[in-house]
Amino acid sequence: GRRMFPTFQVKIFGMDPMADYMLLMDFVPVDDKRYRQYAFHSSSWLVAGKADPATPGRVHYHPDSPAKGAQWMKQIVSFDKLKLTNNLLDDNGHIILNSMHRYQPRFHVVYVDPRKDSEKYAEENFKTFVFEETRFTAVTAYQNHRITQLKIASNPFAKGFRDCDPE
Amino acid sequence: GRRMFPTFQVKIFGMDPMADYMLLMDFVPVDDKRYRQYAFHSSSWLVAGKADPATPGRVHYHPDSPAKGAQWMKQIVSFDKLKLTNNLLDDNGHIILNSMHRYQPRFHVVYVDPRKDSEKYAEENFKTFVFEETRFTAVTAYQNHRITQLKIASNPFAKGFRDCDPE
DNA sequence: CCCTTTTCACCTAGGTGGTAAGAT
DNA sequence: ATCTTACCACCTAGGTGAAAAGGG
Repeated sequence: GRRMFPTFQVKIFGMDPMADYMLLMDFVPVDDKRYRQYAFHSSSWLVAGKADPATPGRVHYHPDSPAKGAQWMKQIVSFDKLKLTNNLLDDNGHIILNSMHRYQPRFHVVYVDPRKDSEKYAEENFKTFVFEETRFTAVTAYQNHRITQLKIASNPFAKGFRDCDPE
Repeated sequence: GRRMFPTFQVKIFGMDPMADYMLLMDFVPVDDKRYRQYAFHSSSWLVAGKADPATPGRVHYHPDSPAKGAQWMKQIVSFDKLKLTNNLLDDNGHIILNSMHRYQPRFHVVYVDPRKDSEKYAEENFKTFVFEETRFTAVTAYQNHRITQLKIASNPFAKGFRDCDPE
């Protein structure tokens, strides 16, 4: 699996500081299409046909879960342990995506209800946040040289590919 | 600061799986002595006089604290983030020890009492475990070549100093 | 003389895009 | 032709004892 870059990060407000919460992410298809190579001149992807069959859809729990609201709110929460793969047989618990398909990351907050019959309240103890600006197309090889350059310029682990510029 | 090696590790039983606990360690002097170089021929340390004044005595919380009993019990708990220093002015939160003095590591379990007046019960919510076999003399340079060889042989980070033997 | 500090080569552990070979 | 896989050099980040230099 590979990490996402940039990493999905959130700043959280309004939790009960003393209550426990689970934080998690999943990914849902944006449409029912499969794409072909990115056309640089028109700044758009070509449609290749209908989407491949979707996998069951895994979920990634933030590894600090569960934790108190106070803990989650006191600094930016970063999902940098989340990894993506296109391997349908993956057994590392990574998020499985189809390459050349578009996805919408989703962020979920689950209140850990201390009541014994907490399952009954599952619906109200659950809140989902979607940031459309985080949509992306999954790929095995970059289709756009400017994306490559952006990542080389900003991901510290790709420093070896930088031509110049310390900043 | 430097890590301890070997790392202090515990396997825990008998917690309430649903309750929160804090795990922590501290270090207490074993005696009131300062030592001089280790005498290899007699397999013992020479006494150099009275101990230097002790520092206030810091505490190291296991970074996963607080966590549920179930979490702590499901695998060995390893204090591999704990670091020792002889710098009295240390501001990294490391454990401050006097070099050439003997110490006894202590392991503490604190039950996080959900009651409002939990301070009242501090005494009973607290349990300390001492393993005498973990006593050691703090040093800035190894005094015994066999200790050096033992660490080179067993610490993966010292692999560069091994002469031979994969195992 | 005995101990401490600083720096260093050499590791572990793991995240990058490039590249060549493989698959369809 | 287009996409995928496997491997690689090159990074980040940080844990080793050796060795040289420093201090009392």
